[in-house]
Amino acid sequence: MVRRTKEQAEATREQLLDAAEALFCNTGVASTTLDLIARAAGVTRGAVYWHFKNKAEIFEAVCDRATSPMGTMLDTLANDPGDDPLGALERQAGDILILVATDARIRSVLEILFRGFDGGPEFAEYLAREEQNKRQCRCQIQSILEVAVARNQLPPHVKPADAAVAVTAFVGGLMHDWVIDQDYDLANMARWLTKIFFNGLRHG
Amino acid sequence: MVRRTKEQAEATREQLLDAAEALFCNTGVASTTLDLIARAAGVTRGAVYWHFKNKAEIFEAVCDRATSPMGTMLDTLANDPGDDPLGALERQAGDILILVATDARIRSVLEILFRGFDGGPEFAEYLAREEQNKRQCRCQIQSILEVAVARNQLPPHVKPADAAVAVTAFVGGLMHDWVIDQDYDLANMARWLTKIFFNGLRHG
DNA sequence: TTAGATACATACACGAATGTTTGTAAATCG
DNA sequence: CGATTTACAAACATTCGTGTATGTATCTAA
Repeated sequence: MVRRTKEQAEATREQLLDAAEALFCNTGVASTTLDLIARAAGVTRGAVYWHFKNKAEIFEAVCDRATSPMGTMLDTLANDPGDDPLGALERQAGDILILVATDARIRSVLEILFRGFDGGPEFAEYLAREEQNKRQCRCQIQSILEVAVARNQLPPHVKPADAAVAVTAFVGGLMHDWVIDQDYDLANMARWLTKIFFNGLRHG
Repeated sequence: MVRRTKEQAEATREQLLDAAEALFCNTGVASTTLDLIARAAGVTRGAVYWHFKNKAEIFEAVCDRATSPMGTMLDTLANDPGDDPLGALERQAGDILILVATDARIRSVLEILFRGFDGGPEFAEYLAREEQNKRQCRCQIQSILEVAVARNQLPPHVKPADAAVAVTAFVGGLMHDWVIDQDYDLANMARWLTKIFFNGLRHG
């Protein structure tokens, strides 16, 4: 109840984020009041307003904590497709599925994002960035597929743009379905799932 | 202002649902107040509370109006897989994609559902039914795939349960991605997309 | 050592949306 | 043709969360 040292302050900040993450995931974002977050973290709303501007800022911090590590994965592949772009893409698709199925924090945050919510214009801005992000992923996948076509890894009549739509839908759909209702072992199925899908692409 | 005839009352009910559908889709469910719905329909909140118990009941009515026609499609196929179950499933997957891409009302409602929201426990009940619905879809698809394996339309090592996961993820992912950010012609791509995916299944 | 900044707790003010109650004119029924 | 119900409008009360203002005990730096 009194002034804490810097490390203690940072600890309460993390506790607030942990509490918010759990509450957002279980109770929903809109139904999670700042007072609930504060109580769950063992502090009061005063602490919340000290560390964050409002609920939207907490939300962004919670999401960034999990999504930022995922962001860079595709970038590196798009920059250097290597000599087996299609195989590398298949492998990375499986890697991401396994990562989602393994990392608890990513799973929680994805569940929050997938279940969705709507908290007025504050959050709309963040969600717009998320959509922009997803579009960029499709573009990167498309560019990788263009290299794959050029190397005859795909039949020439396959349009990379269309195939990119299919890839993102499949991987995104798997992530979504499993996060919302995980009653199967995604981590162990990941390699097989990506294999049959990419085989379909190869045989056009 | 005044007492309306029964048909007029039913008309205002439909207008309320139309207004709610549009507002839910554009502004979001949580941000849409009952007063907004009433004004958009040219009435007051009095009319809203006359026709519906609360916002959750409006939401269910809006959703049911669009999703109920979709529900029966899979049922009939699961009951009678025919002599080409895999082909029929592929065709129906394409049909659903085309339906989603063509019907404006379905698109709106799916956009509401996909963007998500959270309106407390009132809505949780409906969403739980939705999830249960989706699980049942997977089961039906799985049963169709079992018939397909029995008829040697799929390699014997393909596990129907796993393949059902893939099918629902792919179709659901396509619907989701296009509804959220439709900048490609899903109706025209539907047949090709389902073809390459099911070819992948066939070649295991 | 002390002056100020820090990290909160506490209390208050405010709007906004909901649910409810009451009013009312016209439609429907006997 | 009268009584009653219907289909709303309008006003009210209440809750609930947010934002902010203020208090305060400690930490920190000079």
